[in-house]
Amino acid sequence: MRMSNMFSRTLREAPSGADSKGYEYLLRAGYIRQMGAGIFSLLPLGFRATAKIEAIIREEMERIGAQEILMPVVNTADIWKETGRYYSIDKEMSRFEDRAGRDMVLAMTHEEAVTDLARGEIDSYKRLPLLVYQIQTKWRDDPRPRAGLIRVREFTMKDSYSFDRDQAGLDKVYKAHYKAYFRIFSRCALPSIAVGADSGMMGGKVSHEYMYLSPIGEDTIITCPECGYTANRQVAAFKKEYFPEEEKELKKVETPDTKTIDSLCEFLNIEPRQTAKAVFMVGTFVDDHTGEEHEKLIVAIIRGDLDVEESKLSNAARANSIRPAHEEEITSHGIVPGFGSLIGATGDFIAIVDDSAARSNNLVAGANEAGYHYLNTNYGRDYSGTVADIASARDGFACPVCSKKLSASKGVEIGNIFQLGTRYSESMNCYYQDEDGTRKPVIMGSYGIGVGRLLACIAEEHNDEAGLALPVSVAPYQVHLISLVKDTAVAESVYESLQNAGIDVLYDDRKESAGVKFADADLIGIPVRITIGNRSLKEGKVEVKIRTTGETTSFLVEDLADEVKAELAKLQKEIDDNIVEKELN
RNA sequence: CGGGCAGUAGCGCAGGGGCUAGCGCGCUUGGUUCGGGACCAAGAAGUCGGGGGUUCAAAUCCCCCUUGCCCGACCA
Repeated sequence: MRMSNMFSRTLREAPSGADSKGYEYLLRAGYIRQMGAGIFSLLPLGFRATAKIEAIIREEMERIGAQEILMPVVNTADIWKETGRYYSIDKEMSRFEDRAGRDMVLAMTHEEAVTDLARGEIDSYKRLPLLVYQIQTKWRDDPRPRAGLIRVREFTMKDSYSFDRDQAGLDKVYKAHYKAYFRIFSRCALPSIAVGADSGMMGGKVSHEYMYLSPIGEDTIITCPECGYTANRQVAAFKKEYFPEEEKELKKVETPDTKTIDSLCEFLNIEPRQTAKAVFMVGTFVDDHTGEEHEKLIVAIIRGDLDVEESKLSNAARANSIRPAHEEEITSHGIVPGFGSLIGATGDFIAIVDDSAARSNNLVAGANEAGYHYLNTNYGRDYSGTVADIASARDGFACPVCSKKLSASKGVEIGNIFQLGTRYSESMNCYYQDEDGTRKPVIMGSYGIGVGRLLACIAEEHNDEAGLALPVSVAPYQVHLISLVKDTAVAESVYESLQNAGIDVLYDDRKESAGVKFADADLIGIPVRITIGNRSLKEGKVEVKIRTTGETTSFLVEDLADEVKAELAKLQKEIDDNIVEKELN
């Protein structure tokens, strides 16, 4: 590719709003351009890099026996009504009517579509297992796109779907993905970890998220440096201390102006762990069959030294979503905010009690009367509710496995693998006849990778003050050729010979100063730079510089193609030597 | 959806009732330069996000809308 003919150009200054280095460089180097909130175009450089990533994904998917297909972006709504997700998913999924007034959706994922396909193909155990995947555009109308390509509304996703007879089959294909994903990310030179993830409202499902650890991430990952325990904070467990004591008599005391745990503790001269705080949320519950929604107050009780993890609470309450309650929604249940507890609460609500509170005794709790608290409240005796772990794990808390200190870090979710079970096969009637003649629902799994997000993370990981420094496996070109001499004959012949040698070359043939060409080469971040200049040309040589290391050597023009191939092979070998082969135990 | 900030030339920004709307970079033409974002000269380029209002006069003040960014809610 001749740069004089390239569609995009580089920007000297960062467009406003580019607040991470990776995003800034992708914009400035001309890989991507923004159209609207969370909507981007890939320019030639970005398109080529994306194609490289997709090629790696395809190789690894084929390696585990997946077959590529392509399903429609526009789905008929009826399959989404079958699973109920037409109703349970809110505005994030865009809907429209076709000219005949039929309900249509823009598929934000393809469990419905693929199950619809599968039920037409699968009738016997002899047809199983099966595994398909696609690389396709998804539209999710996220309420808050942000951070460049990290969180967008339209994006390319690799999604695969597995179909098995039994759990053992699912386990096998799940493990195959677990391993393949590590291979994919490491082949892109992106470090990643797999963490236990929020498995949704029905327990028992297994799911892992792949995280690129970085401050630009929006997820919080809890890890144990000692034993290797890792989990998304949404589900992370930790070892709690309990404080059981002999139950004492319930006693109401006056506690003026003590609406917070801090002020209460100060007034009574006690520790937060000696209190039970009440958190009020309203859950939305959707009937999967009728789509009918209703809301209900959720009262969460947790010991005062801990905080509620909302996703844990939502799961424990089996709500589709939760939000903070309004004051009237609390008071209408006989609860006084600031002095609230379950004692004396009336009406219909869901009570969830964290085990920290349930297994500690004589806690101070609100009396549901302004200015009063109870001393010595005890779960079971004074109030009841479903006991669950709804506490948020924090930095420094004890590891649930080895009790050492946990640490919290930020991460970007770059992939996700999920054991679906029979959620879709049952609701969409995707059954097979087993050896014994009985009809059984197909057991499914789904597995996703965000391709654009992957590129964004790679750009975030591989850059310096001058610009991108992409791994050879992902870079849009292998070689960036710069000519600084007036007579272009040498450059033209080098350009041609490198291409003939099968090397992807970006040739800067523009009439620009040396400084501009060097700066743009650094910005674009292609791994090998070749400079043709009078300095070395006098000796019949050209310079080869490695973008990441800055290492510079010069070679005779006639040896160049072979030498460059050797350099590229070296760079590729470094990546290949570091492919992560990790098994799921 | 709540809170905040912003929308002025391709990009980054200044101007904040008054006469011809500026600056840097980029762009065009000519010349000089030629190994780390060169220099000189002459140019081109703007519905000041949109609509309405106030005013003799609006980029500037007021109202409505819209778009983008940041924080939060949210993230199938």
